[in-house]
Amino acid sequence: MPELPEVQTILDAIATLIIDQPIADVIVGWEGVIDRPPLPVFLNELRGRRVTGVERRGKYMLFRLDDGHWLVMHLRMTGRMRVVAASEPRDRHDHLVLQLEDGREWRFNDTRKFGRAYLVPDPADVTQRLGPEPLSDDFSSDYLAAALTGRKAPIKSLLLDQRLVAGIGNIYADEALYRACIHPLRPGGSLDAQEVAAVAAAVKSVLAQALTEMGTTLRDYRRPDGSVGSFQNSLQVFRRTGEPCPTCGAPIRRIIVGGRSTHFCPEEQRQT
DNA sequence: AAGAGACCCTGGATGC
DNA sequence: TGCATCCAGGGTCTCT
Repeated sequence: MPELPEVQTILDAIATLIIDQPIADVIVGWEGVIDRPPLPVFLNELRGRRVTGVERRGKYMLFRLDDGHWLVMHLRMTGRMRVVAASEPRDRHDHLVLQLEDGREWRFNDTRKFGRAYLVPDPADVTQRLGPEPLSDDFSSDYLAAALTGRKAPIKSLLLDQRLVAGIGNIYADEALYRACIHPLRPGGSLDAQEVAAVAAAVKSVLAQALTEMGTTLRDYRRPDGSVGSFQNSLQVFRRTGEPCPTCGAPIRRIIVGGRSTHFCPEEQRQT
């Protein structure tokens, strides 16, 4: 569920709550949440450590530990993070609980069990294959043009390919293509230089705005303090099927692209 | 190699 | 009300 703006917002909020707090103990409610290393090693290596810094790469959260290793986490669709008093009752979907020395608990909750935790010497062990950060200068019109050359897959699907660019999910792919006036089914390689530039700029603008609005809350996403984001109020096409396009009034259409729900304006985003 | 589809899960919304 | 079906903001794997 969370995309780049949501992950960054959660990370910013959680950082101040956990940095430099020793992890007294670790409780795993569902073993599948640990991707690597094997559970006993994971527990042994994490106990007694403390987080010294946080970073984000695509939709991955990176927690640097005081022994130089990294706790890497991905929230996937329904993952949530909170830091609460240990006395607060646990939820059945609290799969990973890090008990902090001061009596609080850092809890990872995930209804659909897609989220994962990794404990690795180098975060690149997990994030190696990710493409550039969309808000960095590495994600330029030139980069995108080269990456799209010869590609026949729909531009929508390519924006969701984390190897091409890291951090975009279904919401912001649809919103960016709307801003760029590009039909989601256009083959990536069919975009001319001007259209590629429009897509790159739209990706950056929609993500930057969503960051300032602390993300989009449709259902599951919450900031660690329980509050919601506000970008859902700025959505122009996503989940607005049948509603009028903000620009021309034509009804927003919903189609399936690459197995994902896709929303666009048939007038502003022409197929040809 | 690129692209399409299956799969991993649970629960809320919708339809009959 | 009860039950079935569909749907979900992600990523990885397999097959072609």
